[in-house]
Amino acid sequence: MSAQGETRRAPLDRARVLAAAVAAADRSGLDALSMRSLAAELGVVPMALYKHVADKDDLVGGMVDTVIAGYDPADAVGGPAEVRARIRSARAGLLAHPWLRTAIESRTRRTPAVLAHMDAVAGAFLRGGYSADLTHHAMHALGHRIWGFSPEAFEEPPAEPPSPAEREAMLRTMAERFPHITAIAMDTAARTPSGTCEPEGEFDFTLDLLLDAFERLHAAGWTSSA
Amino acid sequence: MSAQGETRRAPLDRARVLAAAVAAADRSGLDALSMRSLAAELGVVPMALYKHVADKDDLVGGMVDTVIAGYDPADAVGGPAEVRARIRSARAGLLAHPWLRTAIESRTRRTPAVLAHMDAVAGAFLRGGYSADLTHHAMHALGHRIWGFSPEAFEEPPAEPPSPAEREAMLRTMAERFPHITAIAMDTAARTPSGTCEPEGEFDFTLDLLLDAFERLHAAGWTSSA
DNA sequence: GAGGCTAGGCGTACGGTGTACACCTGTCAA
DNA sequence: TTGACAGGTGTACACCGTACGCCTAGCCTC
Repeated sequence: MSAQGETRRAPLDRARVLAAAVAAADRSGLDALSMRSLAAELGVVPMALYKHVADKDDLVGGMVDTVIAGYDPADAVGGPAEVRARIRSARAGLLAHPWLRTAIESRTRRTPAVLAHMDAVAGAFLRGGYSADLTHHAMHALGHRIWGFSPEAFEEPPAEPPSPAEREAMLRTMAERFPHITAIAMDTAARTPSGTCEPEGEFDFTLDLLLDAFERLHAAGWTSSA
Repeated sequence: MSAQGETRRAPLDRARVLAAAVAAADRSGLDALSMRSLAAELGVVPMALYKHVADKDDLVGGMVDTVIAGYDPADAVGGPAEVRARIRSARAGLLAHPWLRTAIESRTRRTPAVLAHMDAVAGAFLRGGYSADLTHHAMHALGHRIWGFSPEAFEEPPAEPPSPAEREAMLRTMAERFPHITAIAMDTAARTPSGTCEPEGEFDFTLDLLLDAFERLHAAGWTSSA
């Protein structure tokens, strides 16, 4: 009564575990992802996961790896255009998986897909004729942006709007104690349609700014020894 | 027998708690900092901390705030020079407190010192004659670099060196599967004195690159609507 | 002085976490 | 037939953040 009784669950493997973890994190965030909850979701006891994953760190590393491995393979045209394409692909991944930023930030091991993405971006610069020296510096300058990051520290979660009176008071003290950022915020509020920051616009702006700067250095025959 | 017997510990206050937490994190890292360990260090029961701190998140937020509040007050000369000075001060803080990067990345509330630092950097741009529009974009482009960050995801911890044979094998497979980053690594190894990346050099390079780019936009009368 | 308020510290307890370790069971190769 | 072994189980441990109630010393007011 083994093969026919209750339909026997196909045995787990690493890929299934990682896929389930990604799905769970997509639904409820990385904090809510525990070995126990993941195991429950897979209809398995927590310790069973450890047959497929060394520990939780390995699990998260694997999740990051699988997502990154799914990035679009861009045409190897070389130069800024290819870099842009690859980075935009990374950014799409980041937007699709809100937990990915935190997960990447905590990574310390370079898994194959991570190395592959870095290699692809570096390759784009090199194929575009950039020197190894300049490419190296460009990669550092792009920094986390090669993973599609935009800076999100100190982003306040959406709060329920305060009463008009409170809002007025807060605005006044802000203007008094932090006049410059208040001025900037007022400026954007007045000038842009949405009235707030537009992350995608800012991301593209910065990416273009950097790629332009690289192009200029490349054209000038820049070397780091200068 | 109250005032004279055993020397009565001065009552805790928020500042003392935060200072002790910063010291503990400096010594043993943020992961090792638990309410229990911190309480023990202060000679107090864990729950006593909650009279001075709302919860652990508030504790970490307070730690970040106190460190940032200690940044050098730069001369308000305005322009890129002041921006550079303020960012270098932030970077010094980051180098002095290894846990600070992680702590900042996880913050979601803008405490006063955080707002003050952001305001100071924005003020430097504005005093330098930059428009609110450009300043806003520049702040976004600097991103986490205004906190002195350099990108550190996927930085491998120092491992004990592998045997020459292993090293040889690893290097070959790296060169085969990830030729571009391998080429870059070899190039740096050959060209630089240390043979590895120099974080401070890279940080300064990028900062200068960005500040230069901003100056160019400023000189050209850039606006975001263009 | 007497009474009460309150800030600060204590003790206990709960539900959660990651994971070490020993065990069982089905499958397949020798 | 027998053994190894991959995969799943169950129990247990140490640790975490923190809710809740209590106790005590100092101070303010009457």
